[in-house]
Amino acid sequence: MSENYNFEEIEKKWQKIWEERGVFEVEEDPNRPKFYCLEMYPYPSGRIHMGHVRNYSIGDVIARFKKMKGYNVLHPIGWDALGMPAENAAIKHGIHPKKWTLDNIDYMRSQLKKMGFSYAWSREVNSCLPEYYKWNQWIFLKMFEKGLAYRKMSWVNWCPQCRTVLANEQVIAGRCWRCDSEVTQKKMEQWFLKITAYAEELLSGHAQLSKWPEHVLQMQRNWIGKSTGALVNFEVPDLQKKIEVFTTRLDTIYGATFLVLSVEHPLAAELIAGHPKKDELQEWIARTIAEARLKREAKDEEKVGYDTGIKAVNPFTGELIPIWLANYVLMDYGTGAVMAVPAHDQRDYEFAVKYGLPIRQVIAPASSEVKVEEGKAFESHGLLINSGPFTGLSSEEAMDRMAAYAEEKGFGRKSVTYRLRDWGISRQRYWGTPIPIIYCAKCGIVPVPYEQLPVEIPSQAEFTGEEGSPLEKVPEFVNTTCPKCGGPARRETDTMDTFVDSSWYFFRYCSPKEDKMPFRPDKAKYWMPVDLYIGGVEHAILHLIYSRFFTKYLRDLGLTNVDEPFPHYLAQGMVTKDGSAMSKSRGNIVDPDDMIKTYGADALRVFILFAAPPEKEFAWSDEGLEGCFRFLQRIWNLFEENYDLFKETEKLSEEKQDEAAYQRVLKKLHQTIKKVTEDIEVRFHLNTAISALMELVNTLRKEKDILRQSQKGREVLRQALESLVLMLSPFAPHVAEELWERTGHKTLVAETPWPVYMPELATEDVVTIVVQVNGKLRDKFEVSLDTEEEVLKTMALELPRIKEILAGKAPKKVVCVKNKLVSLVV
RNA sequence: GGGCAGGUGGCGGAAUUGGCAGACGCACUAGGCUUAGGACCUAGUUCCUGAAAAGGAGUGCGGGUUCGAUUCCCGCUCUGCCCA
Repeated sequence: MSENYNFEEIEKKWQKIWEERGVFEVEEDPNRPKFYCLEMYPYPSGRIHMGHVRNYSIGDVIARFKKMKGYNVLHPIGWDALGMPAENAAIKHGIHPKKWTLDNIDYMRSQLKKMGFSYAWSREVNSCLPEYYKWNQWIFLKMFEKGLAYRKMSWVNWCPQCRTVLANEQVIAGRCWRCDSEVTQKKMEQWFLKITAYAEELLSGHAQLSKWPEHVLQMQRNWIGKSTGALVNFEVPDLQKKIEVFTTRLDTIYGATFLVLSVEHPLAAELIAGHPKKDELQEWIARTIAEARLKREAKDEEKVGYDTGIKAVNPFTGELIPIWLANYVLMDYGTGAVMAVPAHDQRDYEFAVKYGLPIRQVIAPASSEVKVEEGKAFESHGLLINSGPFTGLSSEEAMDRMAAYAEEKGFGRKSVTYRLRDWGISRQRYWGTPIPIIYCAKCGIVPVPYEQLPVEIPSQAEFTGEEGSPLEKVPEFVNTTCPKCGGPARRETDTMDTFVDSSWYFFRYCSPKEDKMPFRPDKAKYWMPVDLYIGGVEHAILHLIYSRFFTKYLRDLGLTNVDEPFPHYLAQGMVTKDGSAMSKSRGNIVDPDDMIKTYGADALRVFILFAAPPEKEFAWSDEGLEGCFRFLQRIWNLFEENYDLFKETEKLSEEKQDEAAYQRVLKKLHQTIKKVTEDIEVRFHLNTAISALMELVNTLRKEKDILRQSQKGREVLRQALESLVLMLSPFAPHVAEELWERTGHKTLVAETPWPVYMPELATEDVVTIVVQVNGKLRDKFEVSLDTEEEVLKTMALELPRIKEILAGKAPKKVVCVKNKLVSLVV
């Protein structure tokens, strides 16, 4: 054995060659099938972590594999480079966010290159550069023109730690998705994107997403929260106004004994205006509003309410019912007002019991199987009772008839509401895309003209960490002239949520240098949609729903013809260590750099793919990595012992030929090609693909000495080694290239076709038949493939052990399955 | 409370259509090689009984369908995620 596996040298060498030759750069080619392989682009936080390594290793295997399969593969990468950590670094360490970000990108780019990922680096996008965010502004203005971007005063989620507004999607269980602080409510003027205009299509589009994990679709469905029901107006005679109520259970309206309004309801102030305890109520309203959504939504939270003293008319019964304000009704949902039916809604029931409000049953169980439980609301559908002319109808029928009646009388109608709210994108921060709007005292809200884009983030700003956007304190930025009247005007100082950037970056990769439009429609037409999108499931609602929204919008603008950007989404599992996610606070981080240094990028890639299937959680283990390093080492040594096979010209005599060994290895080789190909292509089970390669290596190591003794044996060993290198290459590309070169090849593995298996060689010609007696395995025997069932039966009954067990008796029943088993019942 | 996913050796995991449970890797045990081994090679490794041959049990728990169930059905339980 002459040379050691010097991964450091090998990896450097091939990374340089790939880059110099532009192996992974691509252009559109209508003559070849395209494959757009995309992984979620990273936020440049400083260093790549194991989650990135996993995400990008999975993507790289698929990209390299598809390339070898003859596809024109687009595999790009870029940077989600705007965002708060950069600004926090500026506040803490006095580094400018731009410098901090660009330095991080430089370092992380070098890390990705050290991993050997097959990216088309010339297409790199960076969302913090004006060349990129200019198009965020362009898209925003187009939305503004169509009324899809609008400004309104509203209650918003406020993160005191980040000192900015958060979209509903960014509030996870009442806490900030980024810093985990408890979120409060604030009333502010905000810019919104009208994602609700696409609510129905975001839902129905799921039909095209058959290759998405079901639970992700479910999460999106829940988030969109479509409910069908009816809107009903309740007159308020004292105020000469109506209160509109949304209900999914119109059938229960005869049991509505009071109305409950959210404290944020527009009529709330008016309703309490003449209340004797007005001050107390106002104070309580203010407190309730500021409370986190989480607390108010929680079922076990104490329900608190106040009677306003004002009454409304139930349009069905004509009776006057009290109007209450309560903390358990949210303005977000429906109309912010509900008709309370304590007999048939658990929340209303608890509230009614607490405050001594009447409870009237109007639905009876439709069958004896369903029972009304004492002390609980009866929430199931059933038959109407005490419901005037509708008494006796089923819930379903009543909902239809009652809606028709309400419509006829003009106080209600059928309606659909969504839980989905419009996307609030205003952020009171510096390191984001400036919203391209100008406020003029004379002309009002004026969009920045397209030719003045981009509105650049001013480089001079102070990062004090005080409340308010740093942009407000940059006069050169704020003060401008009105594009309409030329008079003095102020710029909008809010910046966009950075999820705007990531909602369309996959289009930008198709023509990253384009300077007339966000991207070239013709290029996008070739590449889009993304054939495989890979990334963490933590974005199931946020990024993945925003991107779908943007794609549909860009389609309506005529820039693309695709409805769905990601028809196939692979949700990759978390990387954990010692039972929990890797995180700084837990101190269980494993740094990829250290691992590359000790074992090499190839070993790290193989390990992270081997230890679990992509969609499952991955538990880190140092020993496991070492095992994968040894696997590569063994392959290396196997080649060291056999390089002569690739040089020889002289023929060996056939005397010592071991035909059986030759057949065994040939079969194993073709079976391995079949398995590895299908595991990658069909099942995405990269872990079992690697284990199949390990098995092949084990076989070759065991059989090599016999094989080397004959001409045919040497031939099959040589073939097997070549195929092994090719199949190894998506996983461990550097060592594969090196071995390919050392076996005398002039081409790159990355550009060599994937090996093909012969189906007749990939199937066994001898199969083991198991014999069961009363369901227990008792013996087995071998026969050639497809031996007839009758023959199997005869053979099984001839077996000495079986004869012994049967002891001369004939089995009551015999089940024979070709190529599988004989099952005897006695 | 509802929905979804999951529970398999000491550990990560495999079993693709209802047909040999535990592939592959780690860890461990014994032996070889070695001045040495945390390198490498060989063999073993689900549990119980047994020197072995062999037998019994076994895929969270309980039941069912079937010649046969990790796989399908019903009930329960625990864990994770999402929604309330």
